[in-house]
Amino acid sequence: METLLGMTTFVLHKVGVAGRREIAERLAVRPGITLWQFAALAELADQGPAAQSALAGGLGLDPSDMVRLMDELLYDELVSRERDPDDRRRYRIALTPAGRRTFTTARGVVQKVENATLSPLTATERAQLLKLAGKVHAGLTR
Amino acid sequence: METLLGMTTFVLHKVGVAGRREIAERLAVRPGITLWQFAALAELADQGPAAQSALAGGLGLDPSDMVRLMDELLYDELVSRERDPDDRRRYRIALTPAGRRTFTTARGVVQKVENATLSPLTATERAQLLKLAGKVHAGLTR
DNA sequence: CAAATTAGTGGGGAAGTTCCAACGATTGGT
DNA sequence: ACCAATCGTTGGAACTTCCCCACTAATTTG
Repeated sequence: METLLGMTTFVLHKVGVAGRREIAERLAVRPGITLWQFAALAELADQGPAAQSALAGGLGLDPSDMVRLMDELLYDELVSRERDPDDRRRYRIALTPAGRRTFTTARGVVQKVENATLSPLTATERAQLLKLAGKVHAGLTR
Repeated sequence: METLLGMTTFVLHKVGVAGRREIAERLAVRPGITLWQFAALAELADQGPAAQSALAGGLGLDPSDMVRLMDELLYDELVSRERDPDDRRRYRIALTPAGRRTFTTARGVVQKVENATLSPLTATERAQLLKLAGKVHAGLTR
């Protein structure tokens, strides 16, 4: 594995996938949501109510997939959906109280898993890793 | 994205997937191989000839999938396949000269892409990132 | 020798992700 | 009033990942 382990992208991908998987499994158990549902709730918690297309754009999700994601969240009553009075093509998606609670729970679960997976690192190193990965991520969009 | 960008796993996964994707596209063009083919060639280049099961184990690939991967590499004559005299159940998979050349080319392509994706980082930071990600990766297997 | 184990094969399938093409409803520009 | 663009929606194709079962050949174990 020397060659592969010397390639940053390979290691990053492996760690990322493993972490994502672990988190997805935990989230499925505890608040009973998927990763995409969590991501959508997080965006709504950050930005407040938004249109579906805005959420899809922010998350890099196809609009058609966002529809199905919203269907799920609506069914579980984690978000509410109203027509935007200013532009009746758009929806105004907002967190319900239950959605906010679910998000808070989920965020705790994610943090817990992350603490576990990052346990080989000191607090300083964790901050470093996030900072470096963040820099690379920022460079991606261009 | 504040919440999501504050989660190391999320950023790592995003960067990893983007990098992997980019690399896969380039490898498909230039030496004309897939990521899994590259990984197998890399393992063979590192370790020398090996049995399929050993390769499958090392790469975390299902044995039955490894068969199909070997079929491809054999068809392109990048590896050779002989029965192991010591245990005739096993194959002895080895790089052909063409396989070695292809691997060298591919490794160059990967390095080039990585230099591009890691361009926001200084050399020191790149080393840091690889080291930290490596630590986390080492902790995963347990 | 008989039984259990291991290496490779072939087949297949479930689940998830990504992407696209087409459509109705609504809006903004001209 | 008309045309182009946008938002949400439906349906589905293509692809990857991961995994399981049954089977042969060869080896090791009891």
